Amino acid sequence: MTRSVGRPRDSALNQTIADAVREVLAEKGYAQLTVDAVARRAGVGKAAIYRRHTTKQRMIFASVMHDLELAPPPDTGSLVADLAAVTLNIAEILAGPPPGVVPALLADVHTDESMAAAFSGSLVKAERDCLIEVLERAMARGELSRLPDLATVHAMLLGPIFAWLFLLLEERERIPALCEALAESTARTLLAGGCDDLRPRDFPA
Amino acid sequence: MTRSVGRPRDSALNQTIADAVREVLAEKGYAQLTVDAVARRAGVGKAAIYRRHTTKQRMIFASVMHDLELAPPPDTGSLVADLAAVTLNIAEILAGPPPGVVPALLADVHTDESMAAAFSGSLVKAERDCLIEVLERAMARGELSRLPDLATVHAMLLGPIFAWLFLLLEERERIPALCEALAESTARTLLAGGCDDLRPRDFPA
Amino acid sequence: MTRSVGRPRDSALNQTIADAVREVLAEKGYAQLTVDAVARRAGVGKAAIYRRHTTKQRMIFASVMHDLELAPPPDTGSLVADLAAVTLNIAEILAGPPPGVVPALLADVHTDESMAAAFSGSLVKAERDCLIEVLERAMARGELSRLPDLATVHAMLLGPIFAWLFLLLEERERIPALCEALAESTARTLLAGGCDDLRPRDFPA
Amino acid sequence: MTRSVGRPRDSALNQTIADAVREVLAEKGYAQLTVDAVARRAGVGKAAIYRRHTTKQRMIFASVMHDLELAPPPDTGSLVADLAAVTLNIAEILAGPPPGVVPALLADVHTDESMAAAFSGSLVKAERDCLIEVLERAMARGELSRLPDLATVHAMLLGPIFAWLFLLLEERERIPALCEALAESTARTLLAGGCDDLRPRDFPA
DNA sequence: GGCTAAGCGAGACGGTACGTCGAGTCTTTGT
DNA sequence: ACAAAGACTCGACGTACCGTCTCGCTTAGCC
Repeated sequence: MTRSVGRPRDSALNQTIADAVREVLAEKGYAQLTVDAVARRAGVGKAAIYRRHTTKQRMIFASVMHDLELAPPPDTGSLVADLAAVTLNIAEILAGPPPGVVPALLADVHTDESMAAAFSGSLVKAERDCLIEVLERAMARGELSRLPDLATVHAMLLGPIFAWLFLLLEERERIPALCEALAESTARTLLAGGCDDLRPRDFPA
Repeated sequence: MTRSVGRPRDSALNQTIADAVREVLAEKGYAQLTVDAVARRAGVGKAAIYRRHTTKQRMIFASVMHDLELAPPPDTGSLVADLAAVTLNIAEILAGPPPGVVPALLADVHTDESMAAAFSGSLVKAERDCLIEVLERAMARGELSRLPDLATVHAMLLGPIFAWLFLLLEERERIPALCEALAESTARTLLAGGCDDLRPRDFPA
Repeated sequence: MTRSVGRPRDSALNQTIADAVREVLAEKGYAQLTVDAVARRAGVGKAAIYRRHTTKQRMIFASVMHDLELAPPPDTGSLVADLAAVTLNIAEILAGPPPGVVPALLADVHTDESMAAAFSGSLVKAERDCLIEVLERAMARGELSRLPDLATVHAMLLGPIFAWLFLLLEERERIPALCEALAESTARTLLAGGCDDLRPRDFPA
Repeated sequence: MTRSVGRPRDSALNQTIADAVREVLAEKGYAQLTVDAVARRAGVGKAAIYRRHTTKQRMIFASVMHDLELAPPPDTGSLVADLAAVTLNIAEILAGPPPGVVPALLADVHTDESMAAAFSGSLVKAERDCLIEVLERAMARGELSRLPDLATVHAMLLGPIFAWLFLLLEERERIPALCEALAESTARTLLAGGCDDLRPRDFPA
């Protein structure tokens, strides 16, 4: 139980810091961001930052994630349109941060156990929940007869967007069309009964 | 034309250094890799490293990329099987390096212009060439009537694999089955005439 | 006037660092002294050192000079005895540091403008002040009728000691006798009215 | 016995290198002199340098010493004038090299055993030989009755010049006058029977 | 209304790695 | 075998950042 004595933390600083992080990120990029720069920009001591975030990486992670919200998928009445909406939503989140930030955060997630947990528990889970909602609607509607493997569907929608933005470095203007194409392709596969559970097999390395 | 005067660079060192990088990467991981450790391990001075690689990041990039080879896709006689083979190939490359290395390299690619160029020019291009080969075979065979948008197909195959491994952190054992599912889904879409060129549209951020 | 904001420099570190420098100097010698070794020995980060000293050379200079004190010359009642005391004092300072350190510092003084200034302003000036004191006493006593050229007297006392120790590499045990001989010789010259101001003349190079 | 097979060393290179050293020394100063710079300036490979000099320090030492010659003291007919001539000679040698070079060489002499030997054996010995010559002449002439302690006389003449130039940083134009003053003072002391052998005594540090 | 504990900005602290540079050695190709 | 050119190993340099700690100070909350 935390005693509530002494001066309480200035809760406005959380926002001030997060803003400063995003500003520095936008101006200098992830690699050039230093904690001192953030502190200077926020007009804050480093101690105030480290009181709130144990490492620089988590500070950035928290600041970027801060008000990412996956809007609840609107019921459009058809699986394919619902999927397109969810996919576009995901695309907007991925495309939001300044260039290079998303890949850098992903790298951090892979070095810090607990960031991985937070990542899986928040963003990934939120996306999956949206998918579940959409798929269950389709079952209620009778479009689908049973729930497909969620990870597979998730990968089929999220993956290509990520690849488009960060691996293939293709034009962002074609993202909306890509989302629709993905929704169509995925819906077709689902309606054809695809995306059953994937059987584990031997995979090297 | 550079005159060949003075002692030539010891070309064996390129390999020695690349090996040392991969060893340290495997033992310590990307974040703990230091240039000094690589030099020590390779039995090489730091100068020899910096004569070949201008930054630590490029050294790692070059060393990991060094002998990645995308085997030419075997002609299986059907589009879906060819696609599955190519996809599995890509999956093996992505799954090859020690944990955390691929995301970290991707982050670096996004901070260094010239690494981005090298990345697009080598790995991405090699993958795309495989795809072209496979798709042209399908056209020759009469399975396809025209060449679909390559970036879209590429994204639809590569993306989900990447997502599975590095975003969703799902089990590697199910990768082979995933590759097949992706091949099936993509082939179905292609055969249905999907994956036309994507029309650019307005996309925020 | 500097506002006193932020954590103040730990003034004990000045001494800690100076001690470490002198220890390393004594153990390894000037040429083998590294800043890392000093930092390690002092249990201090390199930054703390470079915050106080802009170069390794100045660090050593400051550390060796740190508490060199030229004792005020005792009034013995005679010029020759006073001079002998001052000269012995100087000899002790020159003979104090570990072998090789004094010549190395002298070399540094000649490559760094500001070290030269500090050198002239502290050690040289202190010696000269002692001389002035002694000579004025002699005038008060009536031994001397006017003040001789200080630089000349200084050179005639300090120079032979330096030469003995660092140019001729003669035995240190004969230094006390040398000091007395120098005092006698110099006093004799002064009492004979020597050491007037030296007239500038053409001198090559 | 050295076998005389293969191409003989280009003996002109010795001079070329020495010249290059002195040029670089004059332009950049001792601290900024690098072996590469000397090689570049001489139009010579580094190997050619290291074949002739085992270390950078000895290369500089040898190059600066190269054609220093202590002119044989002219017999002026009086001890004081002879001493003045010798002293001026020494002063010219000390004042010859570019600023900072003499102290730096002295520092090197104190780090390298064999440079110390060479230094004592050549320059110091040559000076002392001059002194002996001059003093023996004075004895032959009847000015002196016995030979004084050479080290002491040497120190009393050489030391103040060195101090003037490198410790007190006084004007070079007054050096000639200083030499005369030193000659007078020393001669007076010698004629008064001073500069007997100095008795060893306890000296701290 | 004072006491007290924790907050605050500022900036110094111990560490660790970076990328550079120089010394002295070795390896090419030519002569 | 020596020459020029330049790559090699080694190791120190001075810089930059991280995450922590210490100043002097402000600011709630509880007596």
